[in-house]
Amino acid sequence: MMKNDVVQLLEEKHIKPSLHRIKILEYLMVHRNHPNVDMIYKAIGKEIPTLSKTTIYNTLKIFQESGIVQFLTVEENEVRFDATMQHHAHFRCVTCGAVHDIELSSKVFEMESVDGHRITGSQIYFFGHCRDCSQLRVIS
Amino acid sequence: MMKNDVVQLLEEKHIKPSLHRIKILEYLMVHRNHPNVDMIYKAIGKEIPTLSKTTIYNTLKIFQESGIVQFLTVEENEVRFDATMQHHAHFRCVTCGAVHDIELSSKVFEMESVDGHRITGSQIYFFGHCRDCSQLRVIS
DNA sequence: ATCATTGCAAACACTTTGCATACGC
DNA sequence: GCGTATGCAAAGTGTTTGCAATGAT
Repeated sequence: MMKNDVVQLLEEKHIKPSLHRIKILEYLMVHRNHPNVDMIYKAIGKEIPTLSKTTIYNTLKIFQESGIVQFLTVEENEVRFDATMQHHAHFRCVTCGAVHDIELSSKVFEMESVDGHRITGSQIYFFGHCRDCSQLRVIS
Repeated sequence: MMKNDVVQLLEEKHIKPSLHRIKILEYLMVHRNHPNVDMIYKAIGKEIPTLSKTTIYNTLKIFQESGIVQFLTVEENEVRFDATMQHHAHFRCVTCGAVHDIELSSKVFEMESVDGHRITGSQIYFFGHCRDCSQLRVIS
């Protein structure tokens, strides 16, 4: 993921590519770790000392409204962010807290309505023990 | 749903059936509206004026640990509760905020592992405009 | 000069915690 | 009386808001 790709994506969506916006989107595109606001803040704050969380919140909201990122409510107490918009599920490890993308060919994603309700979006969340945490458990 | 059913369920799970616990579980069983804490508080508070939200939080946590209710993170800013433990999906109307149960025969619910991660639970969430809100939109 | 972006601090909302009180057996 | 259940108030935490300061053209 080159910086130019990020800039181009922002321009396509008619979002002025300011330094902050580029860095935030770049972080999401490169890491793909479904961060919360604090993770982004800690990571980018090193490069941009004056960065505020308010800007991160504002920026992510703009990104969501433009369809560049989606909000994940896979945690009870905080929102996480995902710059991958293609249909996929998410797995959250209840031990280490990591969130992984899950490629899943499910008809759920293709449903346009259910019980008379018009569907505009969907999320599939899995919970459990991730590969690494399961192995640790076996060893110990 | 009779009061006796609620008491019996609590006793099965070795939870002392206090008045508060009975009322809270009864509310969940009868209404099945996936309430948040405030909805429960406002509803039951009429009958039990001294009820505190702390008790509701405590009680729901006990219920969850005993497998009587599940927590839904279908909202960005609050937790909702569901006393139906059978596999099903949820639909949240982004217009009116209502959350509906969706009966869904999906293989997603039967998966025990994915990408090497051990699955212990899953949630399927749909978002969109519910039947009522869609109709209103058509009329206006 | 003007308009959008950013940042600080306060406000907000939901939830948790500590500890004192009340209740049930 | 003793142990649990409950409740109040305060603290904690993630997020939003108001408004001033900064930055870009």
